[in-house]
Amino acid sequence: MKENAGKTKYVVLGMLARCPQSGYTIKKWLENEHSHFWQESYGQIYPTLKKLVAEGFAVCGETPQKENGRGQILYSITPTGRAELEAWLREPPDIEKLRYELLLKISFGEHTSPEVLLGHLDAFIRRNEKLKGDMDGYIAFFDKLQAQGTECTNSRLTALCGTYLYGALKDWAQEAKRIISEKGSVEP
Amino acid sequence: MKENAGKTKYVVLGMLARCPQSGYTIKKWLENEHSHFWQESYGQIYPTLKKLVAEGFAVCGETPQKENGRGQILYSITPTGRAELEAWLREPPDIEKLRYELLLKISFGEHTSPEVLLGHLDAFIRRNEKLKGDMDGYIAFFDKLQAQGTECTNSRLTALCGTYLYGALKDWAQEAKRIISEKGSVEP
DNA sequence: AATCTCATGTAATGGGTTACATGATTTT
DNA sequence: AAAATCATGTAACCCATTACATGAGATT
Repeated sequence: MKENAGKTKYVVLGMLARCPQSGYTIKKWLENEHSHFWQESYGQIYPTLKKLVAEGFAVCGETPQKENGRGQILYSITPTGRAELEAWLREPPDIEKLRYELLLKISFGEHTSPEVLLGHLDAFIRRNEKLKGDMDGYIAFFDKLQAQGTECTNSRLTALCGTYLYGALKDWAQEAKRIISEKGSVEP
Repeated sequence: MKENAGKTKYVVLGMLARCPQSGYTIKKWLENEHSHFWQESYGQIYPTLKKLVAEGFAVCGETPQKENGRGQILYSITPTGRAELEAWLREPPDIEKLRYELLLKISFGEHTSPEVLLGHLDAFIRRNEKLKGDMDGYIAFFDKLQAQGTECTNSRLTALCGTYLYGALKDWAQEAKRIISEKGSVEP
């Protein structure tokens, strides 16, 4: 059993539940669709795949298909793997611990100049604007897919969370800039 | 030098820059004012304090003051420590990597029932409502302090970020519930 | 008397990133 | 021919939490 406390196991299982694939494609999918709320490195994914096989949650069939692709190791989820995934899905998710370095710097802002803080906030606004734009793009894309009959409500929901989240962070940062600027202009 | 890449060092320096204090009080302050965007354990704080002294960024004066409190080791920041803090404040903050387990579960939601997802979202809404309430309370408190002449703009800004963030997450979760419910009621 | 909070610390463990190593195939 | 991408993997390291150990003073 070993009490594999990390979540990598379930991310990989979830990916394999969609379709049989390789560690490489799992990473690529995470980088695209999930990178804004989850990320894994190869150093986690490949060992996890081997563990899943050892535990009977997945099986691997080596398919060096010469037709169009290169040799890659395809993993598939097993019925017990599916049961394991479903059990995890039913459990309440962990509360997330955030670590916003920007907020730390704001919090200790009395030890630097307002200009420094405003600069950090500018970069933060730009990043969150871009991220929100990305999310809006994803949503439009999923709406198109949906119109074509492809079910993708759940993926769309995660993108929607992104628009709410990044939009709010951007709005906050803009208000924070205003507050800091006003405070600075009052004093000599 | 040792390239102490973690942020604990700067959190501790920032705390000591406010006033000389002990590892214990640093932890307590973090738990109160900063817990929503930062957290440290004793296992990090105490060794960091010793490292800071070894590097000349802090000094410790043992003060087993018998008057009202128990013996605690007070640390103070040095001028070089202050310079180190200020240099860090000037650098652009790291981009934060989020890991929202809830979004993973939503994303893999096709492998469980809508009721499970709705339950997770309910808990999420309740938690974020509470957090937003806490933040609103902090803001009111800081406004009162400000009215009494105590400067606390920066602390207020971090709480304000909390209201934006938790408010947005709550709003998203409510919309997500609606979308999931509607989808479920369309099908047989 | 027992228990709670104050207060400081260390060791074990775990989770994750980064750097490194390798080699095939495709694109420029 | 060189560079980029595909593809798999390992080892070292770093960061952080948890559990453990200790003991004094305050509270019930």
